[in-house]
Amino acid sequence: MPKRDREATRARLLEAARLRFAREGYDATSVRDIAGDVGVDATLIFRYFGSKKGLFDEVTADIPRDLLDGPPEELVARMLESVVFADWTTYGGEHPLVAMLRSSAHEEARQRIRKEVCDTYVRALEDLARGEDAQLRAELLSAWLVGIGILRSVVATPALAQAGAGDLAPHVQSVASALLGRPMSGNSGMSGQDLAEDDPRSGSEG
Amino acid sequence: MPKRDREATRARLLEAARLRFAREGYDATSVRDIAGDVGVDATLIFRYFGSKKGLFDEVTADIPRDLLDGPPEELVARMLESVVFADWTTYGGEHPLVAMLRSSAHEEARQRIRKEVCDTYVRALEDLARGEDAQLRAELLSAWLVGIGILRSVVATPALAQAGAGDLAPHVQSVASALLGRPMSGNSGMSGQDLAEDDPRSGSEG
Amino acid sequence: MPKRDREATRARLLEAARLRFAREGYDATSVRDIAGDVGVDATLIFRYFGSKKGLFDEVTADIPRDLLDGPPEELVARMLESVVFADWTTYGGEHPLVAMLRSSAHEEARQRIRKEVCDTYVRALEDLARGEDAQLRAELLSAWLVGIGILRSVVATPALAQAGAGDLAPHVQSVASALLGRPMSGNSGMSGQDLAEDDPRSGSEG
Amino acid sequence: MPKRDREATRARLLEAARLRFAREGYDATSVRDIAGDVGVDATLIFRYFGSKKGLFDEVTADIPRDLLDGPPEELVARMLESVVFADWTTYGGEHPLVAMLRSSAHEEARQRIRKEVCDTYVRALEDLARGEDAQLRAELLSAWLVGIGILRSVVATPALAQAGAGDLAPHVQSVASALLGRPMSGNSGMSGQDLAEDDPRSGSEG
DNA sequence: GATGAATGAGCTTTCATTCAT
DNA sequence: TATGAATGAAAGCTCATTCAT
Repeated sequence: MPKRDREATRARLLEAARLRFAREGYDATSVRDIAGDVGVDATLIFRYFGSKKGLFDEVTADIPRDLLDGPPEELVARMLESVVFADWTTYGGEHPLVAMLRSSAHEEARQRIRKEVCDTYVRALEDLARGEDAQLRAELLSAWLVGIGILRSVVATPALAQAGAGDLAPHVQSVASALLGRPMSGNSGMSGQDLAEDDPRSGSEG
Repeated sequence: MPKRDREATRARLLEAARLRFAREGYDATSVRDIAGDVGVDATLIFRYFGSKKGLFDEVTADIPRDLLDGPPEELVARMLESVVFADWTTYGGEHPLVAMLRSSAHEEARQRIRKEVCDTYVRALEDLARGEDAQLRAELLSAWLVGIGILRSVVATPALAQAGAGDLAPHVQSVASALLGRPMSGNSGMSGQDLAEDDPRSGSEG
Repeated sequence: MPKRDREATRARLLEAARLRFAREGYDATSVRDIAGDVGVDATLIFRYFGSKKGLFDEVTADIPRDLLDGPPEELVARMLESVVFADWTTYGGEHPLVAMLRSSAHEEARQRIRKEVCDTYVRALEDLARGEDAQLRAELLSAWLVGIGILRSVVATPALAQAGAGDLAPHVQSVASALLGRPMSGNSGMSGQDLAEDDPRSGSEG
Repeated sequence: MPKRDREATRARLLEAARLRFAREGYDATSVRDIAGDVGVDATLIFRYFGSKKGLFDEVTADIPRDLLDGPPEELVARMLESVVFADWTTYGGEHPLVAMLRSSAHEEARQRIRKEVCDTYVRALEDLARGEDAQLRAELLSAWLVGIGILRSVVATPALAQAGAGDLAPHVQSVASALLGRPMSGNSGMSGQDLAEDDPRSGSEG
């Protein structure tokens, strides 16, 4: 079992690194921690990824982005769900974007975040916006989603931390409609629990 | 400025620490870096602040907050200005709240941020909001301001990074009015540079 | 009150140093500890004693030695009392000789100990011993007294730690008589508490 | 002796630590000193022993004790030999017990010493002693042996430092017999150098 | 290729001590 | 003279990383 083991170990290292980097940030995470989580020697990290930074790069390169699948008028609803309700257990319970801010002292991480925000959020919203300063308004809406994610999980302000989809969706829809200049609707198929009011943070903590 | 001046040295250490912690985060900043910036021996940090954490605590304890001074209907405008236009040179060019997110791997820093956001932003906005879920809407608006600060300075999305007060104010006012359920006006005396369009990040790099 | 204050501070520093050096040894004692005990700035130690070692030297130079006062046949009894029953509170509850062993990594301390043992114990006993190898037997008896002090206070073996004067005196007398080749008697005036059986270590802790 | 040999390096670190701790005491010994003696990086000490204290614990845990092997009536003779004549080169030329007193500022070291003295010396002698206060007399005899070791190697009083086995044995035998209440004989096979008169401290200095 | 022993730079912190005022 | 600000060396320890086997 030589070949498959290598790939399996590599994958487990990535997984452990994803969690550690998300939860504790780049600096506070040591390669020994990651290797220890997997139960292998830290040297493997250098063999497989070259360096700690190489591992970080690989970890932050594969953020899942499937927001564009679905009806455009539900895009904002999908984004909101992604930011606050999706199951980011593998990222320590926070949206990868939010988690990555913890490592934003490093220019590399900043560039990742920038690329992610621009490519995934701003551009998609910009396509929907009408009028003069479409990009600015798309960015303002993106900023809101990011801010909601941060206040919800990092800062954990009381109302947002406990809010369910049904509490947030109306506000988000109306503001999004106003900013984009076109009506935005709720996500009718929101993981089958449209107006769920259970604790959205369940399962995010170890 | 005499050489052997305890208070002066203390103040310079605080200043240097503020900048380093903001720019690079807690972990990536060493006490030698800070002392080196000031040109004194690192030992003084322990004499004056007890420990690195003690210094961090002191640095993050004195975030200026004078948002409540002024007419209530201009509160949001003042907040916006504070987040994106105020001169945060001493914090590396970013709003302290945004900079502190860089150290949010540490629970202590998180608590500082939470306290700051809740005490300074949410509570003030909550007093203005009308209707049922006032706190939630206050938090949503706070989230937006924080998100704007982040996208502008950390992520540096193109449109926001270059936007001037005149570009942002209308959008912010209308959304804020909608969220709070009452009309919010712009800050008529915005530091005398109402429609400034210069690069808001200027002066942040040493 | 300039002159007297200086002398008073000097004396208090000596006293604090005596206690610290005895209890914790030279290395584990810092000049700041000593100065802190007295409540003055550590700089005074260097002004008054030149260096930490200078202070140590002065502290270890003035061990009280009044063993020679009294009848010769009670010399051993006086020595035993000095080693195990005398009130060495100012030395942390141990005989200075025993306490100083804690600093015996330093050649200087060793020389102090050597001088003290030879001058105060061996020489006095040697004058009493009869026969060929008088010095050796005097040293052997000195060794015993030192050993008793160590086992009693440092090692704290159960029986010795709780033994009173009445328990030890007979054994010491008979062995001393045998080793010295002449009868040695008990100390009739032993601080007026000849056969005391109270805890001899009382009052040694702060 | 291969270069990359964990066990060998570990053993050499232990050996160097034993010597340093014995000669200079715990506080005056730095982990860099020890590693330097061996010629390896100080990091290995933490890899192999966890901490400086962990190393100290391991060093002081394995004091050799084979005093009980042999005829009971020669026990005291074996103890004397152990304390003053045995080759303690690996402990800097002093009996481990005596050397450890140098670190007796630390409670841990004290407990080691206490355990060693009680388990190895007092208990064995107590089994031989007859009469009422057997333990006290056993401790008194132990104290003597310890005292002899100290005066001989630490204090280095002239007669004891130069004494050979033949000089000490008679005195020790007679006192031991008196204290224990039974005849104790000399060790007839004392490492084949019964009446050696060479300097017993030879070979102790590096 | 894989294992793990070894490295050296750097960390926070405490030390004895000096020097300016 | 006396106060205390300032210093530099060194402590124990952790880090990412390399190199020998």
